[in-house]
Amino acid sequence: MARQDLLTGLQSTGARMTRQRRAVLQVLQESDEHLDAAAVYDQVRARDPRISLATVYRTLALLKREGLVNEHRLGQSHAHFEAAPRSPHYHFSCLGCGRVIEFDAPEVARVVRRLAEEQGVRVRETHLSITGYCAACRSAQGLGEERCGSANG
Amino acid sequence: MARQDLLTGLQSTGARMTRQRRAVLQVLQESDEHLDAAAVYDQVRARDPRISLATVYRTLALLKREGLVNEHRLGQSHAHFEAAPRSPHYHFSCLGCGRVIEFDAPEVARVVRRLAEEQGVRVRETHLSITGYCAACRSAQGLGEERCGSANG
DNA sequence: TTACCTGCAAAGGGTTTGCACTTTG
DNA sequence: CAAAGTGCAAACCCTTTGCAGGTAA
Repeated sequence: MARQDLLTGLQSTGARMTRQRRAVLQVLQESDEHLDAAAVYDQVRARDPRISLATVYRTLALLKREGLVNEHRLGQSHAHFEAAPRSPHYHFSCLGCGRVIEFDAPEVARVVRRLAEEQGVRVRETHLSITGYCAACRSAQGLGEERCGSANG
Repeated sequence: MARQDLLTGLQSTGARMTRQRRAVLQVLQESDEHLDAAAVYDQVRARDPRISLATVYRTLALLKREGLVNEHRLGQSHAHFEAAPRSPHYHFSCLGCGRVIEFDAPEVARVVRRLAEEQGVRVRETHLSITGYCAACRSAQGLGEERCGSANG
């Protein structure tokens, strides 16, 4: 899925371009996955150990503030990040293996529009997060019946 | 919105009914809001101080495991809980005042069904969480332009 | 040069857990 | 009575912050 160019994006905000920030940007840009702060930290240090976890957090907060990355809570207690996609998309995450499937769903935009009209709210962000078991985990573990059809936003 | 009867629900799981658990169930049942663990703790203690925060967490975890309450991450760092509604619904939460608006949106069930078919996944939970500013906060603060139309699931 | 950025280590908030004691069934 | 549940306090994880030193522009 096409994502923003983070380097250009950050430069245009007037923030200084440091070695550490460049490294974080590269890792996020080149990754197709949803990385948590520790994963970003590890991947940056694999190339160049001269960065601290605090700087990773500070950089992620900066990028989020500037709208260049999105933060997700994929059912876990800690946050995951990804370079902001150009077009909206949503997430399914597998409770078995942790795999994340991204998908688009134009219906959601319609729901949001209706909400904005009926309630007079201004929408900033929309997260549709579905959890369950992916096809591989279902066949591997032969899962029995779960509470299906339950939905809660 | 109609919710499950927690007391009956928990009894049917075989869990023991203690004074503390009964109090937590009552608080959740009688509340229309989305309570966090601290709020449940406070409300229970207002009636009877003989409960610890640890027990509140343990009870909430139990109820969640049994599908009697749902846990939400409404954009904040900590979790909120509510007695599981009989019918699915979703949340808008205001970044200004914290107000939560519940709403239903049948389109979402369609999205979920399509995802299940196309990807072969089994769905356990669906969260649609929209953040922004409610009508009251918009008029009170006369907010300028934000990044609108951005959607990320 | 100087405002901004970093590393370190400590603090912070929310949540979980080990253990000895209490209570339910 | 045995198994399950509780309180306390310490531990835990993820994240943020104060401060002294470093660095981009």
